[in-house]
Amino acid sequence: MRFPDRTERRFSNDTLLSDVLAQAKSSWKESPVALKVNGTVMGLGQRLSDATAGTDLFVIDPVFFSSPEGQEIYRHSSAHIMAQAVKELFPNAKLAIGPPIEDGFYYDFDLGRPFTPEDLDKVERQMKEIAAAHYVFERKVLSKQDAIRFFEEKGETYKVELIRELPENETITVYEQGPFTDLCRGPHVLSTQHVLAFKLLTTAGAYWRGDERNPMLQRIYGTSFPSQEALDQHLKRLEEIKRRDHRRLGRDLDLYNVMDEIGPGLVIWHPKGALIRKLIEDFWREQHQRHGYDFVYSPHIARLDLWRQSGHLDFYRENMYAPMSIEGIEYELKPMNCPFHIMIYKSRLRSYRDLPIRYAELGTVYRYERSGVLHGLLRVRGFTQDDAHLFCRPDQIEQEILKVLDLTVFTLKTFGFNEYEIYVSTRPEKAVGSPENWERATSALESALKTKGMAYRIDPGEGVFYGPKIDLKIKDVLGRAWQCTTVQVDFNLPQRFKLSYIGEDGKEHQPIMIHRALMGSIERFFGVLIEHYAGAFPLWLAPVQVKIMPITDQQHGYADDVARTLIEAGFRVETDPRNEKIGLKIREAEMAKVPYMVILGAREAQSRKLSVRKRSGDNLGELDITAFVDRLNGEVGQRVSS
RNA sequence: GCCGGCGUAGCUCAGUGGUAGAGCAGCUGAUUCGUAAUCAGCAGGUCGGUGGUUCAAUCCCACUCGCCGGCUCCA
Repeated sequence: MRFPDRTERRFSNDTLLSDVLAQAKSSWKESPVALKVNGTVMGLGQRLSDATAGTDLFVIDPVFFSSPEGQEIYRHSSAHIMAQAVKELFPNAKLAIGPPIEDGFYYDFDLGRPFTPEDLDKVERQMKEIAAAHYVFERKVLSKQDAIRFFEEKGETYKVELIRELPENETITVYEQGPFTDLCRGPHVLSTQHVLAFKLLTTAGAYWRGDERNPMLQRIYGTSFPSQEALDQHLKRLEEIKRRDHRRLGRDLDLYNVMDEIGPGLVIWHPKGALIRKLIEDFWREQHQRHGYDFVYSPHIARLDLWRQSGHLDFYRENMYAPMSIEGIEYELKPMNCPFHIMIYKSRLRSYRDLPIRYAELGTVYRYERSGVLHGLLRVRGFTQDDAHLFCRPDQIEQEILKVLDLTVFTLKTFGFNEYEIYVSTRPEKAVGSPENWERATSALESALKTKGMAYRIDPGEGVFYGPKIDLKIKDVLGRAWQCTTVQVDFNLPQRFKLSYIGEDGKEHQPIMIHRALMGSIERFFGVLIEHYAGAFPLWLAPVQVKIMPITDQQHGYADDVARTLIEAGFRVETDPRNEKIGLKIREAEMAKVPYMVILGAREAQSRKLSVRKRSGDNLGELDITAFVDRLNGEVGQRVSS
């Protein structure tokens, strides 16, 4: 056995890994939750003999909670403890599945009734007893037949279903912890007492295997950490997420609203939100103009025939609203902008010299979303895409993708997003277009990403039926990922609409079409932005940039002068002339997250200076108005967050 | 859409089978004040909607609309 410090020792085959670990001289800060033996993660309760044979030398590496693998094991063991607790309290509950997830774990039970908050408390108390009982997680190997018989006897029908679907030659393992046994691949922590701090968070209904035709199970979500401090920290983060919720901030800051009277998933933008949107859109237009896009506009409805020709009626119907009849002709609210842009392309004969053609539109679309999935600004029924369609020759795909990536990165960076997860989705089973075309387009996407040095993952078979795509999820300050950017190659529409251009050879060729949205939808992007900035928008986006606060009405004249100067210099300024204490004015400006507060008392009026305070609480002291204007201009120019 | 929870003043929330309350916000007045809440008064609600049970419903029941947490799907 070779230890991480490269020392070697001999052990007999039946030695427990926990005993091996005890021999390892370590300077580790945390104790390992498991060990990697020749690269395979194993529980500390396993024996050396369980490790892959064929070698005499076993190289071990510790697996800590701080690694993704360590967390999975730890949370998985936590889920088992919860399952044991539930079975002890509710013997009739049937077990379904209980995996670790990001930040925690869940377990699904068939209980016949939902869990109540009181149930959760009880389960949590029971878990504490189980943890204190120090049950060792014991791994047992069973034959498929034995495993089925075992769980059938216990009435665990879901487990039986799972086992039946395992391949015949699969090694089936169960883990025993005291009186409780669960089907499980493992590995686990050594014993129940190694799960030190946990909390059950919420309950929810969940379908067996995520299929709505299956029975609805009761799911309990929980999380666990190796220390109370780490758990508390995580709970604090959950509070922070709540505090940043764009639905709360949207109301508090008076940015937007969704109202019953108007309809679910339909957003009204209040003046302050609308102003931010305008600034975002101004920026978007400026950048697209620079990058060679042509702006177009299209109507919100079109004849049903158009959607029939585009294939949306066949492939996208479930997201479309019912058609309306106008003078005997059926019209349909648009779920996408592409057919319109295509019709612009088709309006005249195109030459290879014209390509690429890039049509961009902030196009508002309407999609039917099931009522249960709507969520603030992040999931709505009417939204505006920062849409564009690129028509190019096959040999131009990669170069166009590169340009799109450049624009994407610049755009996202401008809004403070520097980290993303990138996915390339490949050909699904049901797809149009030849395998060669798919291959070529997919490799163009990958090659563009490689050129940019952007790390990506392949999402096999997750492409849209009409072509492969790049999806980009942005990570906000709390590390949460949001799907916004999408770049999709389309072989389908050019064919359906018989798009063509005249090539160098004088013959007709079919252009490739690329759909792309950088922010995705303005609504969603705005929602993400609100949470990202916690409502404290950087100066260039702040609806009110400067609040002027005279201390008494003696300074109103001077306050008006300052306001006029700042407004003329191009800033969004409000004055608070109320006969209120300065403390209240500051408090309200703080809560409105106004970046700069200018406090004007007798001193400033006398010296013709400004006393400037930032919303961070930093007091900048007395400034000349010109110095202040310079400062504001610099900050707006950099578009950074202050 | 499905499962569960919730819906009381603009917001946050309390409350009861006998017809409703607080804080903040709003309005009015007083206070002229130096870096996150001055004081007082006033006003504000067909208790989401419809129907039922009851002498009586905001409360109990049914249906319905919406919101929240999930499932699923996606910009």
